[in-house]
Amino acid sequence: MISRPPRPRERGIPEATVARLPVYLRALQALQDRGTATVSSEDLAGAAGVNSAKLRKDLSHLGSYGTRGVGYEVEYLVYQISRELGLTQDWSVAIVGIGNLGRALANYGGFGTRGFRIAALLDADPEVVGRSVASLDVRHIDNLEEVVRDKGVSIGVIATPAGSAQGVAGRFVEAGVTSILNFAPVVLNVPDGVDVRKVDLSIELQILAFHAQRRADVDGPGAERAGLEVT
Amino acid sequence: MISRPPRPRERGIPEATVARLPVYLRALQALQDRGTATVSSEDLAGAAGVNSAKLRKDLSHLGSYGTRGVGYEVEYLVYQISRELGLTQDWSVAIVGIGNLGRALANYGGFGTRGFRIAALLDADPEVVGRSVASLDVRHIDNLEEVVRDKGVSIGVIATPAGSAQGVAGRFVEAGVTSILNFAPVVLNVPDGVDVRKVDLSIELQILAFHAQRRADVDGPGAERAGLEVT
DNA sequence: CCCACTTTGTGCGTGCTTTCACAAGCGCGT
DNA sequence: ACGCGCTTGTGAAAGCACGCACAAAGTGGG
Repeated sequence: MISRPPRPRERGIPEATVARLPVYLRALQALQDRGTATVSSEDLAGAAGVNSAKLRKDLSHLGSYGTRGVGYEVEYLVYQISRELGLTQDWSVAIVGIGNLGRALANYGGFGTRGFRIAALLDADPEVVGRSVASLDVRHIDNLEEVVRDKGVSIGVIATPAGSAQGVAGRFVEAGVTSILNFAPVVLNVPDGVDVRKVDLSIELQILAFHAQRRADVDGPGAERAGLEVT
Repeated sequence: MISRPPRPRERGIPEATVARLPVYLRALQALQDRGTATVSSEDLAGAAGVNSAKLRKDLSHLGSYGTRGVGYEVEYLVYQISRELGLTQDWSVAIVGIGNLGRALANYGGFGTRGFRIAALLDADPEVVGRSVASLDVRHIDNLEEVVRDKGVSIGVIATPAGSAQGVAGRFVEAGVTSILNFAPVVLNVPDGVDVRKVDLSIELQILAFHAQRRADVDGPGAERAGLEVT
């Protein structure tokens, strides 16, 4: 049992790479819309805003889908990345908290690539329940478990106030949802095996403020415009 | 060839640490509201969802603000982190693109910590211009340069459709804004010295889908839980 | 068929991040 | 004053990530 099959297809794709694949995918789809058939790593890297060596190494984790001397076939690569990301199947998404943000998310029609379908909108406020948002009726949060079961929800989006987020997360988990996208500004506590990703506006702003302050400090008072790389 | 002077030794807080400081700050403020005076690295790390050694190393970059055998004084640490992040001064923010998302951002009142003030809302749609959102009149995008100058805007938030984002970014940069938070699903092209951070819903969803798919694969085909599946 | 040219895939050095493990420091009880 | 228990701050090691630079592999022209 020493012989290795020609293509082991290891599942060990680095996290940093996974985070960039969606960016590549978007760039590729833009090329596809423009009718481009093949693209070099150099050009694609430019469109995605990364170093070309990094892009090639990222893609090499999926397999050898390029042709030396030519580049990558756009359509084929779109398919391979989509498949790797799991976008060839349909993911059913439920959004809890139909405030300003929840509405924005519900109306964010083009979910990047297809692959995601908003199955339900839930809220606790009687004022909001029953209203129609993005062609869906907002249902009461009490129906969460039922909705998850009946609609086969596999991804839960939390857009509630901070105080309600942990409770909603717990109910999602209890109902069997193992992927959660959290917009509430709290650290969610979930059992192992549940994947939580956080999106937090105020954190991003604070990071921007830090860099802005550092620029101001370093450049010295008075020097407004200057070249200092920050990423 | 660019010579590399050994400069960044002075204020060299690692990027990874900066990204976590806002999380610590929020946890500390929660403790403060609950009247807690001091906290150990173990407890604070728990509240922030990180390893305690990492937390201590992160804080050590700011200075020695803890007391061995006791922990950290909450109030003092809140101040130190706030100062480091630049939240002790006021940052003036302009939001461009008052669609669903822009409205959500404008109404997101408690900007984490104080430190940020929404100075203006801008949009290109005559239908939206003139309306009042979050106690501010939406102004036409043509006034961008004037608004940046008069209100001292230092952070620009882009919540427009993808097609308009690059143009808005260019105008922000031209007007002297060097910090941009981009919600549009495109890679922005900006000169050196301008700091762009991106928040992208569909990318986060795709990363979740990847992990969910991998879990399903590993658990074995057929071990899929009830519901869904469009094979 | 061969050669010049293009572009991929990757070995390797470098630097950043995380984690462990423990000495040093501080408060408290005796 | 002294020692004990607790907690910080930090060397050192291990693990990742990035980007250079180049061999390998393919294309096309003569």
